[in-house]
Amino acid sequence: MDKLYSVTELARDLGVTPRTVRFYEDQGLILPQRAGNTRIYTHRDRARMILILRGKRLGFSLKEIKEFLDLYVVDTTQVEQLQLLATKVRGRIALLEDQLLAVQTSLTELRDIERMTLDALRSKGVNSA
Amino acid sequence: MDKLYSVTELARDLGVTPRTVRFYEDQGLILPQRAGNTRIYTHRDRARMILILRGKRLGFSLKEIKEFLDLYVVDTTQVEQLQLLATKVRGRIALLEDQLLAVQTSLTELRDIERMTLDALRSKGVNSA
DNA sequence: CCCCAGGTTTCCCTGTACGTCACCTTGGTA
DNA sequence: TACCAAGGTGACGTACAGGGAAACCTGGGG
Repeated sequence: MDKLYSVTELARDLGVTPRTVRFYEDQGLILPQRAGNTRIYTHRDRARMILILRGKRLGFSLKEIKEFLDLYVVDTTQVEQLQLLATKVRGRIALLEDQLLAVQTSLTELRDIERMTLDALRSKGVNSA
Repeated sequence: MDKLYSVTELARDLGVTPRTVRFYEDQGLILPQRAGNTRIYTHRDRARMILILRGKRLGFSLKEIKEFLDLYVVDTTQVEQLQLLATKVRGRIALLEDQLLAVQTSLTELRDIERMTLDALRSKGVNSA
């Protein structure tokens, strides 16, 4: 336990590139210790990275993730943080629900187009595979 | 019939900005006549614009749309064009089906998080609106 | 002594679809 | 004739999430 990681190790461990990890630092999302110039990551940093990646996977922007993680540090009771999280999550849910509808609409329209296209091809004597 | 449009008219008619229409020209998607320097759009150009916007709405990139419209001009039998369309449409359908799943997964995960968040807040004596 | 692996910084590049700005022309109107 | 609105061009900015490459440093091994 208390394993320490280099950028490369941490990155490989999490399935991202070192460039990405450094980029997140640039954006203020993580602040590893240094040994001289070399970045040193603890298991806490690793956990933080995992949170970041989870946020990304769920569609949050790096800015939103930062905003959220920043609160985590400041807000010891975590009430404010949880409230922000709840709000953001609800927003995201609403957005995804819209997106779901949009995708379904597009799918319908595309399937219509596909059918018409194949009909047109058949009427020209071309049979589709 | 045979109404002619200025950029501004056409743009307003289609719910985009003149900038957008000119941009599409830059990208080789439309090539209106000119009276001197002034762009003049016919109802054919308008129809073409509508096709472009429809493509966009369905998630195709301008490059794909161009590729497709270019074939329309060259390919008089339209067989090749229809085949390209069918392929592209199928690709888009596949992509959207994946996306649908991804969105549904995210939604599930987000609803879990929302529930957990609200529980946590309640356990801290905070009641949500 | 030299070289390599792996670390560092800094800066520019990518794609997408326009928005914005500055500046120039032109046609019509008062 | 003075002027404005609407047209034009060209260049640069925007957002997002990094990728890529140059140029440097550093420690360890042979």
